Order: sequence, then structure tokens, then C-alpha cells
Amino acid sequence: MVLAGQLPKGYDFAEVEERWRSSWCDEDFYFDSHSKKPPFIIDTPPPYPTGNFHIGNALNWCYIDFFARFKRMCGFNVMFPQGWDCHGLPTEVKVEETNNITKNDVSREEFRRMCRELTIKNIEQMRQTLRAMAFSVDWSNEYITMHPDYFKKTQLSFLRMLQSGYIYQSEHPVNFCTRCETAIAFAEVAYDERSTRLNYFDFDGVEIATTRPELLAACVAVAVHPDDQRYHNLKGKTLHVPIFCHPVPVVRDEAVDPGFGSGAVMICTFGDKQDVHWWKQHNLTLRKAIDRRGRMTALAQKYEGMTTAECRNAILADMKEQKILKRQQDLHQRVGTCWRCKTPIEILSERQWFVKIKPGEILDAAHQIRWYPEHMLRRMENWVGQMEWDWCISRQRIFATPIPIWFCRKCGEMVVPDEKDLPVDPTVTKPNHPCPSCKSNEFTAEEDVLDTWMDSSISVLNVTGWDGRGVPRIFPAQIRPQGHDIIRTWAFYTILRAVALTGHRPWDQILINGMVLGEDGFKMSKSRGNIIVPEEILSKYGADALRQWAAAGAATGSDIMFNWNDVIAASRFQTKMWNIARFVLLQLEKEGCEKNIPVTALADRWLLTRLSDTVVKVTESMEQYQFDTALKGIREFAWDILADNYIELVKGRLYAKDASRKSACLVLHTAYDAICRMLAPFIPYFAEECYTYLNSGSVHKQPWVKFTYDDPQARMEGDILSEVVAEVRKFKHDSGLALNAPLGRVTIYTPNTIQDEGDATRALNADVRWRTDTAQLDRVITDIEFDRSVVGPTFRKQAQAFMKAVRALPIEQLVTPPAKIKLEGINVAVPKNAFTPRFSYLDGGATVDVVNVGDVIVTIQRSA
RNA sequence: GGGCUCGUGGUCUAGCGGUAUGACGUCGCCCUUACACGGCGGAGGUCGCCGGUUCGAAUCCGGCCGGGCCCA
Repeated sequence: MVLAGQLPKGYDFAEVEERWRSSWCDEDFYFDSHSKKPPFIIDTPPPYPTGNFHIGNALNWCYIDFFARFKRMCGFNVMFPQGWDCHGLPTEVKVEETNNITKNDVSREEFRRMCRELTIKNIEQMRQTLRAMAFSVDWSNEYITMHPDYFKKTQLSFLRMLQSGYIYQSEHPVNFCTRCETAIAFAEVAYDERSTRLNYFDFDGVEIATTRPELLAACVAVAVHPDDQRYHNLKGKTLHVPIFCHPVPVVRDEAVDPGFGSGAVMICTFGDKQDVHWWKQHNLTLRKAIDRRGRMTALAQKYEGMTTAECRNAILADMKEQKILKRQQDLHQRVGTCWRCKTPIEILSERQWFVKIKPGEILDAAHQIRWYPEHMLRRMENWVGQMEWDWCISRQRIFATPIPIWFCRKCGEMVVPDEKDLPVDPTVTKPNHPCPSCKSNEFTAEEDVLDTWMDSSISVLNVTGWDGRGVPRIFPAQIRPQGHDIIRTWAFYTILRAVALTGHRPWDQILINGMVLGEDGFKMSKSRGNIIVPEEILSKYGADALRQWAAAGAATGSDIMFNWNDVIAASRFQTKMWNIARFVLLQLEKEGCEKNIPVTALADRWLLTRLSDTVVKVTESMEQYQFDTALKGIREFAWDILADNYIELVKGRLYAKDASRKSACLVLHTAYDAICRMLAPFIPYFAEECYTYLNSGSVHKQPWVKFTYDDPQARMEGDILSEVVAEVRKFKHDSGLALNAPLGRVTIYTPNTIQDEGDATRALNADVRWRTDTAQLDRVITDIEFDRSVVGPTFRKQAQAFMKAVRALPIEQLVTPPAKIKLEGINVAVPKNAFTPRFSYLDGGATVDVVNVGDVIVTIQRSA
């Protein structure tokens, strides 16, 4: 046991954090599947293993850790799993870059091995940061989506949804990234501002405006608005596409904007989503002019093999030369791009695999989930409400979960593996039975792989132990914590999959965190140079300071600007709290602390009421995930109430050998213990360090504070005591006296009989007398304070008139209010506590100063 | 263009029907046996603008201006 006097003067976060990190055990945070405690399962977002755990992740994980630790202390059996969402393009690209190869230079299996290796390396780096930040992760429930034991569940979920009709394959227009050479889902389309040109030319004398002349070969119709007078005569006609000369019909559609361009648009397969719409609506033919690599097809005749950009330039040049192009106009537009590589997407018609979207059942489940903050549910509703196409889940990539399907070469039948054989890679193994339809043994493997969201959208099923047989015992999870940027993706897909596979909502609650903005208020980005990495904060101020920033930097759910000031303020709070700890421990050490004595002194009872209030407030805030309110409440209690008011008030008693010293010691012990427990979820290292000097055992194994103390009289009289002492200190300050200078005689006039055990006397270094009689002083009324929450509801429209009438009353009636007052000629009752006169006092003798503290009058006679 | 969200002292931030919270910065005083990484105090705001509802609006409603996010 270290003696308090030997504690280091300053708090050395680096030493403390390192020491505890190396002594805590992972086992302490394991979920106990045999426990009788109520479960609290967290569906932690599995990050993409980039190798860097960024500050946005840090904010998200801080929230998770705050409530994970809180719930454990409240007696829940908490599961805080950690997953890694491994598959995907960025890793493939990184592997190609670092090895200076393309995916086609090595075998599929070799390429996958390289990706797995890189991923494992990155995961290990990110684990280090997670541990440094003291996140109480359950490492026994870690999952890695690229591992066979995980992706076999992805494949199982695929087969189940195939059986139940949720998954189908068909040829349908899809968003396609020609750089990545793969289909992508709508959720993966980002939008970029670009400037382009609108080109005007004629189709048989009808002027058309388009931004994409390279799609001329894919033109299948011309559309005009049915009410457009200019094109009335075109009804039922056929026009010829310039350069390519193939005939296309004219269709009439309300969706055409007559004010845009020439009011006539060409429909191509496919320029944009609207084209798909029209193509379906009017039953048009399909002309594929662009291939998967973004090159022009044979349909483009002499332009075949060109990229779309080359083709556009070539066609425009030819049009100029042949005097087809009439004019060009600059245009700003937003183009859909691949969210991974920013390449503009093409819409291509492809045979792909799809998941059916049933908006109704997704919305039902979304409404059964409690959203924090509530308004984030609207984002889900909006997204679901405007879904038009099904979710394309097949990808033409390598590093991903294989689609477990073969096709019979003889009869074309789709062949699925037995569930017991999962996981399978159909390109490596064959089905272990012949084709069920024609008994052939010749198969073609499905080479497409699954979208990464197919892996990550079953995270909740994985952690709750789904095995394809019904609903897991601990399903649904209690909470999903995540950022608002992925509501339309991860949250959406997870709800869809949970409903499709179990028929239930995936979680009881969802907690949305905001985005972290740079110090300049903008989204952090390399180009802006405003990126702050967690490691920088960790090395300068430690994990606990960073965690406090996450808690108190903004209200839960709102975007949060990174701010060094908040980190510095957090670290100062730790210094302050450390000094409070040293002081308390020093006092407790002197004569020990007796736990079973009555707390009698007014200041002591007062502090316990304030502690009790704080516990209620902090507990409620934690339950509502309002971490800022909770942490601020603890800080305010520790710093303002305990240190600046209470300790200053009882210092004298603690230094003396007063009989009530023990009462103060017990109160200090109680408050210190409670503060450590309340701080434990927020700043685990600091709380643990402080707690071990007070009690044996880890603070993280203690129950949450349940302390209650009700004593309205102590609260009221203690408020008077602390306020009077504060006001007289201010008086000393204003009079140029040192705060501990002797003051002479202080007389306090208050109707309450206050026994303060001499605390005020010692705190003020004055001869303090409490009196219940009225001060014999000349007084004048300087103001009348109205309680508008009394006056307003009572008088409504007459409130102003009432206040005017009161101001006109003579002094004695202001002191003792009359029962009735005349308003507009009518006598009305004067409500209780409607107003209070504010006095100022004229000192009778030159030696007396007067201080007002609410209704309490304090006279000060400087030399006793 | 639509939906959601925000606009509070120099900066950031809480509050979201009863007259504005805290932090940082700034200025003054104080080295009082836990802490000068501290204490005490001061200055600084017509709570984006304009209307409305109300006895009373930063807070509710409508419009406008400006930022952010998501989406056409």
C-alpha cells in the first residue's frame, strides 16, 4: 500500500496507462454464455482492415465502451465482440500496388492468399490501437469475415435466401464500375459534381441535346413531353440516329422536361437511371455499346475498342467535320461514381444475382427498433421509400466470399452444395453429387463472388450464434452502434437480412454517432490536411483524455469537431481529480475511516444530498446514452461541489481534532468511491488508479453506484451555508484581502436555525454568528423579482398589469404581500411566491459591511 | 430540386416555452500546509434574419438567408 504522502505530485498518464494495460486480463470481458445475468449483446461494426483505426472509429468505439462498461457494472452479461470486414476492392488494389502485379498475373488462389496476408497484418495493427484505448472488447468473440468459419455462414445465408426466394439471378441493368470491372449496388454509388457539355444536333431535323454523344450507338428511342406543341407532329414517327443511321421510335413521356435542352431527349441503353425507366416503360430494345471494361463494342462500328472518353471525342470531331454538331453549352451535373475509386459508373445490362427488396417488412422492423437519436429513423425511412431496383449482390472480383453455385453443363440446371460441405469455392471443388436433373457430372462454376455487405450484414447473426436452424437464443442483439453515414448501407442491409433469415428485427436499439470533423470544421481529408490520428492524441495526452473528448465534445448523435482544447481540458480535469484524490487519501490515512458512524454535520449531510442528486442525473444520462451530460455532471460534482465548495468548507475541521472530523472523512470516502465508479466507464485507467488507493480490487468489477440520500433540509441549509461562505470570500477578494486573512465578526441573519459545526468560522477565518432575528438595518427596496412561472399561468393576459400593480405597492406590502390586489378595478387574489423584493442595506455604522445572499443578510464587522 | 439537421459572447458548446450552460481564450487579484496543469473575480451575447402563436420564445409555427449530411 502506497502512503498518500508518497503519491506522485502529478498524474503521469503514460506510466499509469501502460501499467494497467499490461495487468488487465482479456478474460474479464468475456461474454459468459452460462450466466444467469440478463444479456446485453452489442452488434459492433466490423471495420475494414485498412491498418489505421481512425478517429471516427475511435469516437464510435468510445461510445460502445462507455455503455459496455456501464452495463457490466449494472449487472448485465455484456458481449462486446470485435469483427473485421475483410473482403473488398481496396485490399485487392493495395496488393496489386505493393507487388506491382495485376490480379490476372497470378492464380486466383495466390491472389487471395496475398490479400489475406495483408489483411492479417492490418488487423494486428488496429488491434494495438483498440487495446491502447482500453476498449473492453470480448476477444473470445472476435470474428474475421474472410475466415472459413465466418464465410460459410455467409454462404449458408445465401443458400437459405435462395431457397426462400429472396435471391434470384437475372439479366437486368446494374451499376457497373468499369475500372473495378464489377457490378456495384446503389448504396455504393457516390455522386460527384462535374462540369460537362451539352451537345446539340439533329435527328432527321429534330434537335436533340445530350451530354453523352458516345452513347449514340446505344440510342433506342427519342422522347418528348406529350404536351410539347413543338413535337406534336412526331407522334408515331421514326427518326434516324446520326452517324449510325439506325431508326428509332419517338415516344411520349411525362417525365421529359420540355425546358431542358431542346425538349427532345435520346434514350440510350443506358445513359442513366431515367433511361432504364423509359426503357422498361416503353418496352424498348436493348443495344449494348459499352462493355465491362468501359470499351466500345462492335455496335459502335468504327469506334469499337475505344474508351468512352475517346469515343466521345472522336464522335464529336466527326460531327464537327460533317457539320452535324450545331452548338455546345457548358453544363454542371452530378454524376454517379464508384465510391471506392471515384470512376463514373456505367449502367450495363448484365446477368447478375439480386436480393429482393421488400420495403414494407424492412420498415416494420426499423420501426420496432429504438433509435438514438430518434430523428435518424427518418433517414432509413427516406432511403427505403425510394428504393427502385433490387440489391445487386454479385461482384466480378476475387477477394470475396464465393457464390456457392455450379451450373450443369448438359442441362443448365443450377446446382447447390450440401450445407454440410460449406464453405465451398465452386471454382476449386465440384458438387459431391451428380446433377439432380440429368445426372451429369460436368459442371461450370459460378465465378462471381458476393458483395462484401453480404458478409457484414450478418454480423449480428454471427455474434448471436445463428446456424441456419431457427432464431438464436440470444437474438435479437440489444444494440447496434454506428455512424449515420452507413444507415442506408450497413443498417439497411442488416435489417433486410435479419428479417429474411429470422423473421425478426436484428436489434432492440440503434445508437447513431456523428461524424468527426477536423479542427477547421470540415470533414477530415488528406487533401485538406486536417487529419488527426488517434495515436497522436494518445501519445500527447493519453487514452483517457481522448475518451473524455469523445464523451463531452458534443451531444450524442451530432457531428463533433475535433478540438485540442477539449482534450487539454480533459487532461486538466484528471490533474485536478488526482489532487482531490491525494487530499482525500491524506485525510483518510490520518486516523482511518469509520464506515458505521452517523453523518451529522450540516456540510457533510449537504454534500451527500448533492452526491445523491449527481448519481441520479448521471445514471439517467447513461441510460439514455447522453454521455456528454453524464460526464459533465461528474466533473461538476467533483470539481465545483466537492473540491471548490465542500472541501474548502470542511478543511478546518479536518485539520483540527474536532469530534465531527470522522463524519467528514466518511463523506469524503463515500464521494471519492462514487466518483471513481462513475468515472470508470469513461476513463478506465484513471478510475482504476484512483480506486486502488482507496479499496482493494478493480473498480471495473464493482457495481454501479446506487447511493441515495434524501435530506431536503440539509440541501436547503447547506446551500445557504456554501453560498454565504462563497459570497463572503468574494467580499474579501473585492476588499483586497487574502482569502485566508482574518476577517473579524460576520453575522448571518437567516430565518433557519443553522448549526454548521463551526465550518463557516474556520473557512472564513472570522468570528461567525448565525442569527434568526431580523437585522437592525435601514433598508431600501431596489428591485422586485417576479417568479414568472407563477405569475404567467395565474394571470395570463393580465400578467403585465399585475406586475405593474405590485410595483406600485407601498414598501410594507411588498415585504408582507396583501391577500388581494386591485387589477383593472377588480380585486384579485395575490398568489403565493409571486414576487420577492430585493433590498439593499444602508449600514448604520461605518464599520459594518453588508452582503446579501438571496434572503439572507450578512453583516461584516472587519475588526472584531 | 427534395428530405433530415444545424446556425447561441473571440472560438467551440449545453439548453429546446419562464429571461442564457460550460470549456478555451482574454483581463484583474491571490504562491491560503491537495492542486499556480490552481483559486477568486471581471469584461464580453438584442441565442442567423423577418413574421406569427403566447401573459412570456434561444426554445413552438411559417418564410427567408447560411452551413452540414443523405438523396434526386
